[in-house]
Amino acid sequence: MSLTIYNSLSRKKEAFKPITEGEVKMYVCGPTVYDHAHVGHAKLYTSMDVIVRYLRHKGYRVTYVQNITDVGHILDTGEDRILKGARRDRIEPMQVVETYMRSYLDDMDALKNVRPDIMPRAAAHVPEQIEATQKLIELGHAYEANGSVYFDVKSWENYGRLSGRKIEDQESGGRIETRTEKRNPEDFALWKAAPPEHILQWGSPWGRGYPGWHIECTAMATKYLGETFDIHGGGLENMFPHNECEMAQSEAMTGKNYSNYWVLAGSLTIDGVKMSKSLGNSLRIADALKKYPAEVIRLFILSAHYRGPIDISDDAIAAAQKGWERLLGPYNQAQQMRSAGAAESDDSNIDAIIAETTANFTKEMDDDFNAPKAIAHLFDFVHKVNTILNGDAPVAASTLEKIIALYDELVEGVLGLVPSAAGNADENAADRQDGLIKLLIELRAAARINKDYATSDKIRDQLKELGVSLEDGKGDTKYRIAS
RNA sequence: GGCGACGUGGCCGAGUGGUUAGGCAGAGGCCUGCAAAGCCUUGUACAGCGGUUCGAACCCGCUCGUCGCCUCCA
Repeated sequence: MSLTIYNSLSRKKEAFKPITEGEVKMYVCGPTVYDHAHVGHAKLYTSMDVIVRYLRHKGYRVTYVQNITDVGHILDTGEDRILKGARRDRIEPMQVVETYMRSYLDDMDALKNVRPDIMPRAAAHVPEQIEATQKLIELGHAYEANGSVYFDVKSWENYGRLSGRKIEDQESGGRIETRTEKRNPEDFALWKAAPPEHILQWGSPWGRGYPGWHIECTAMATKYLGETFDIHGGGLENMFPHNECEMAQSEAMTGKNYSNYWVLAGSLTIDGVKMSKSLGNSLRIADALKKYPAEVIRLFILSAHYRGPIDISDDAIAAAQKGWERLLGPYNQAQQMRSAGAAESDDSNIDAIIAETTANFTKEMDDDFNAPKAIAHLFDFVHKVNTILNGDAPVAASTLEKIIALYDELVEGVLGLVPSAAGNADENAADRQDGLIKLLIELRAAARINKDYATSDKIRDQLKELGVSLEDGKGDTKYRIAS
């Protein structure tokens, strides 16, 4: 099986060939930590998470680097975002960074996104950024002006290659601020001179100042992954100017390709419109998680291709939740049948079903990580397994184990869609709960035999109110805990 | 104005030349004490107009529309 990836740089699907056989070096632009993360972040980082999980599933040794931007991302007012957050919250800049970085990590953990291997922080890599800036000056791709340093876009003919923009096109728009100290309006800052009152500042060969936004990714990616690495991930909306500038300065600095593959994810809208601070319609991840389990949000995100846009609405998520419950049905059922003891003989064709599902899943994921199509094959699997589990024939323990193994490997291992037992409660509590529910099921069964339907329905209705649904199958009754 | 993505059945959303996407919702049936879950059956969609082709949702052109970026946001 060979993996194909759509490369935003070539605008084509390409066979994936890592620099070193069996290894993948991957960098993803991380958040600027000056506010809580919203569901747009969830879309991007969950998409990247599944890519990393799948690469590892295929056996690649992945080094996953995602930065934390804690300095240098400047608002158009010239104000640093971190400082803006500090003023708003009336706390120190580094408190802003710590607060929102922890909040971001909490959100990502709750969404079950695996932690990157390295999460370098921009403010901790100022010397590296100064060094990169210096090198660009030496090579004639950057110049100093009044204590600031700018990248000279006209010195690098490949500028615009990633986003497909030409410098001339931008000039006609006339919307770029013309700074007299810049040689070209499109030149971007590698280093900014800081006025004395600016809280975040460092010493440099050009005086006190702070790094520009784009240079951090160049400095940190090349430090931890090398001058050329395999995959650069991020959001499509950051292709220009950020990724464009990042690539230009990196390749100008090293004379080598920066990232071999650019994997950029589509944006998220909410009720048809873009989420933005100014519209006040942003939905925090933490708030979304109060309404829906992490797995439902993941399935919702993964039900559209990562490169495409996605619109979040209550209806769409509710549909995802129903789909998720169906997806998990056989898993829950198999777990209960396993604990109840199972038949020995096995005349099901489970091996063929598993093999077919795995092959189809892999084929789709190999085709530019087509999770929605891979999930469609999982629903086919659900259908076939439901027929086995709910049929008249006894189901062998080995069959149950194979079903559960497929869920563990693909549904959870690659997609992260299986909830941990009993909502992370400790095992004793989960066992106790399981025993209590089964006791009630037994009492209800006895009542039903006696045609005491008042009692049996009372048990079922009250359990339902507690979030436990009873489902009568052939011979036995299973339960399902609402999420 | 420039760059880019896109417009699929009631809804969400795959699919890039000829063969079932899938999910949600809906309808009929089986099962059930009744439900639920599950199973069976059921949906002649591809923005519009031209063109290429034996054949197009898929290729080309034009038109209309939506969204993103160019300016703070992943």
